Amino acid sequence: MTPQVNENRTDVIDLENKIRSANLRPTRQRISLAKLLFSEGNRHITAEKLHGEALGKGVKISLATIYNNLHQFTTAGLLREVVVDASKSYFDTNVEPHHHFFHEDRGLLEDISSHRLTVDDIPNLPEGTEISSIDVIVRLTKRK
Amino acid sequence: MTPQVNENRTDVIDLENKIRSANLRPTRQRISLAKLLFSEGNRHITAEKLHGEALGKGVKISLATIYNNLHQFTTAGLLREVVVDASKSYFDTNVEPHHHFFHEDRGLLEDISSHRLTVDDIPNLPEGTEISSIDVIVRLTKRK
DNA sequence: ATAGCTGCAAATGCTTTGCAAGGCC
DNA sequence: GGCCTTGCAAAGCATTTGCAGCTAT
Repeated sequence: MTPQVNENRTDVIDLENKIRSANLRPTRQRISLAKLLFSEGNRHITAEKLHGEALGKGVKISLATIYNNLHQFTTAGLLREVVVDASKSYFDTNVEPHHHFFHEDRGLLEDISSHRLTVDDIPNLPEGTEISSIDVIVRLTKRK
Repeated sequence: MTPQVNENRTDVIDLENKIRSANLRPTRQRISLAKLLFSEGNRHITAEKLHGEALGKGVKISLATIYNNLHQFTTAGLLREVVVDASKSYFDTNVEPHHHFFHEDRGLLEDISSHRLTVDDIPNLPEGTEISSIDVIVRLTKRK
């Protein structure tokens, strides 16, 4: 019979490989963050909240390290930064092209798969430029 | 012949009325800001830049007052805040529905008239919510 | 061994706030 | 006169940075 241990082991090894693929060393802190970020479907999270979650699970890690790693993951293409709020940064574990609902009252992001919302009739671009990305944010409030 | 003075005078009176319509007193500082913001077509500007322009024209005004007034104008519907950059706020003098090009390298915003770009196939909204606004940002970089 | 990482605390940059003095109605 | 505004400086927040000590390879 296969020991349980192996299944957990495999997950961690996947995460380590993911981290290695970004040319980063799989440190204790990075593995913990990767576990929080990539273990359970798409997430949209702020540095502060991630720090809280880590501490809550008994992972010792400083906020500075959270920031450093969120940016390193983003640069490596493992995360995408979403600008929706002037006062804080959100990081999205879904790096495929897609758009967002933003629940303004709760400060919460939700994916809109890109084939469910399309942008049409994009006008001619200004001379000498090309598109880096297109961000669509559908801002939501509670229905009155 | 109509003296030149009257034409300038009229402009200032329009601005004063605009300020009054927002239930704000037309102070020296507000009139100066309104002149900078609303005299020459649509603008997209940060608090810092507006402060610089004011000082450059010899208008004595503090940065705190700039921020206060940008927010008061925004609340009154004279301006719209555009979130494109995590680190600073842009204010847009065009309050009609429309979208934006954002020149990432220059930190510059440009309007896309809304009939030149449309968003289609918006999926069903989450239960109990309604759309507050839809922001489309086409991020541009220099063409290589 | 050594290049890369982490944690802390200090520094930064933008924005907000408290409060006394000044200005509009 | 009374309330709204302003300016200054201080405070606030999210984020970044410098650097000494630690860690993965």
